[in-house]
Amino acid sequence: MVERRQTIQRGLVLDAVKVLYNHPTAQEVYDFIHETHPSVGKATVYRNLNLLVDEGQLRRVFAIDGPDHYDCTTHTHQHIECRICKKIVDVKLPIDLESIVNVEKETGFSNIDENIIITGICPECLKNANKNKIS
Amino acid sequence: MVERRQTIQRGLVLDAVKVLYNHPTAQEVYDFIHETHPSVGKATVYRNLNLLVDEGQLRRVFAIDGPDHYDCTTHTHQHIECRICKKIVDVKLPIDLESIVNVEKETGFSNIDENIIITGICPECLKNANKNKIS
DNA sequence: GTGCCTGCAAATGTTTTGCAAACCT
DNA sequence: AGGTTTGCAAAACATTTGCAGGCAC
Repeated sequence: MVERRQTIQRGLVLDAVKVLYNHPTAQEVYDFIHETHPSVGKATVYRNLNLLVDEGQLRRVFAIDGPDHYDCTTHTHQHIECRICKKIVDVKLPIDLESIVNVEKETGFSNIDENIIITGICPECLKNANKNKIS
Repeated sequence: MVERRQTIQRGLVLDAVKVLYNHPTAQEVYDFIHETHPSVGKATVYRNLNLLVDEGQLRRVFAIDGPDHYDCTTHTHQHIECRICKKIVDVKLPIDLESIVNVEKETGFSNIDENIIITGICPECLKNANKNKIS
């Protein structure tokens, strides 16, 4: 077991993800921290994000396109990402445990992660796309 | 509408993905082509992969970790990726159309892409992990 | 002949890593 | 004191782009 130390930087990173509730990227976390603590390096942000994910205090959201996002919610849920503006929104997919068991039987895979991301077009981007079509 | 030309390179890329049936990455496609056609550049491979995806002749598989993969299968299906060896395998998830409609209603998102990727540990990697534990 | 396509190299964007100094306990 | 953690810069990795020449049509 690795000994973990309490540092200012680690607390800043965790707080930033909590304040920036809407699935921030590492860059967004860095920018937020940089406003009040300009001396904190970007590598430290990345290292602490990885560390907090390992500890289970944060969840990594693998975006379909672009950088990873981070989520401070503890309960299992899924995400939908807009293919145009890359925004990520929470969604509850009706995936039941039974189907996971079936997948395990079918593929031989185990430890299946139920954190799923799907993609679509968000209402705002759809509106813009239609606007452009008319003009 | 953009005019598309038939080039040797484009054919090579499409064939490579078909021959390397198991969801090759851009690098693997490049390596395969490079064996018989060393003059083909990597940028050309990337450009043609993008082009073929746009045309609908190939499907891009966004891996959870690591580079994108490419799939020549035309029918809709899902993938499961091993979190250790990064291997990607086909899987049929019981996602019904009804749940997609519900997601559209709930989130306001449209054009939802049903190509989903989930992660787990493949049988081979699980075996290796257990072996290491005993020794 | 037009202009899309190619190959090369350089740039881009995201994340990791090497290292010496600083810090936590 | 000892090992973690930090900040910086450089490296690593995947992918895109600028450009001059080449090729499809």
